[in-house]
Amino acid sequence: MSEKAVPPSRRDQKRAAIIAAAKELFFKEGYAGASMAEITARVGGSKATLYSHFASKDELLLAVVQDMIVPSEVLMEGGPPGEDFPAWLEWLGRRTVRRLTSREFIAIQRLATAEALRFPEVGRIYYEAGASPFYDFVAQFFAEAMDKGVLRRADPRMAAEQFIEMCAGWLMRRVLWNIPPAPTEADIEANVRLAVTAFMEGYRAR
Amino acid sequence: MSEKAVPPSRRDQKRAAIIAAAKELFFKEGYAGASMAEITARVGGSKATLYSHFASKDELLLAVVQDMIVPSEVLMEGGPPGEDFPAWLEWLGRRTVRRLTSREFIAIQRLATAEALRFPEVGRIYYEAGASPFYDFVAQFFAEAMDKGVLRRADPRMAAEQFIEMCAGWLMRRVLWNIPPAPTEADIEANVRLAVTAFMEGYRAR
DNA sequence: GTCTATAAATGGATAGAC
DNA sequence: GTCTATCCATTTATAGAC
Repeated sequence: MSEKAVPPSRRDQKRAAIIAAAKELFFKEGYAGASMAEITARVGGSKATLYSHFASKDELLLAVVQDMIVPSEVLMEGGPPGEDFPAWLEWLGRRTVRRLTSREFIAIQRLATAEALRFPEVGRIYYEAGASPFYDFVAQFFAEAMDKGVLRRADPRMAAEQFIEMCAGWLMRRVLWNIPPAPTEADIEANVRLAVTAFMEGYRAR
Repeated sequence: MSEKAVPPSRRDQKRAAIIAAAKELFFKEGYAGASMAEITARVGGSKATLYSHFASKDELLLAVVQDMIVPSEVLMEGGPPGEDFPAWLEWLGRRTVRRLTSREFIAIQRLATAEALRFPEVGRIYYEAGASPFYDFVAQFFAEAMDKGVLRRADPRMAAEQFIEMCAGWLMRRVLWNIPPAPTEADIEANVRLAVTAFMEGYRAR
């Protein structure tokens, strides 16, 4: 019964609570704007306790970023590409754009972008463990479609990048720069449809 | 002789020098990391003088951002689309990717992204005066190509966004996140070529 | 391990002499 | 308009009691 797995010690719970509070405050105020005092106030307890879990504010940031990495399998669950490849592309596009323009992902992009120079670890860890593997994951399905003759042969990873950038790029940049209005479902739908059309024409098997 | 134009008063020169020093330091340290004291030290003079030009650090940031906006005509000069539209697309793609991954543009993206929540003016001004007009400018040429039957009819602005995102999106993100190695000329060339191929296939007139 | 209190430093902004 | 000197708030991080 006493497995090694899942022993959520009180210390682990505290650590998780700190990360959650820090995440929320980093989202709202940015890294520089969030103070350790405020994080402590939100999570309860004292600053000394907080520092017993994380040696510095930078280490806390790193923990927050790692905590935000979502496995590609989770991001893609429920949608294996079926027979109708363009329909699957639309599903993938909608899902990815929603993710890339979500509060969560916008926030992590802000952190990674703003702190990348001062603290390269932040950008690197999210790139290597989060973003890049996701593109590889998507690229696998593109490669299969090429094998089946649904798409013409090409570099599947580059094709994945092109497709996702077409779907999300500009919408995402507007959210990042905080340009109202926020993209609506209709905006997302229109963007994805255009991207699917252009992509399928551009990559149709000859 | 005493025209109203071009009287670079001593005050204007000082102002320009302050902006230049602030720009350099914002590039290197980010907004939060750059102190007014350090900016003063670089430009010479005293903090009081600096504050006589800019009422606050935020106003200085705004001036820096405005100073970095480059008119679309300048960005595009020397390259009107000739008869060979795909060749022009390649020229446009190379030029735009170089610009979007340049130290200058990466820095302004960092500033706009990092400070957008706290200080929405920063993102908005660059969007409205810099980025969005550039896309409109490019879209004009796409519209002409559609009129001539070189491209199929579609929303030219959306097509411009798609093309540029395909060319630059992922490369730019890597630079933003400070992921080495920096993109080489060969990387840019490869990315642009693939984008042109995919775009021309996707938008060729039927 | 956790709390209170505080150290130590830094940063934005200003007062007042010239 | 410009300089020197400094104020005052804030922040990260720690010392020491319990």
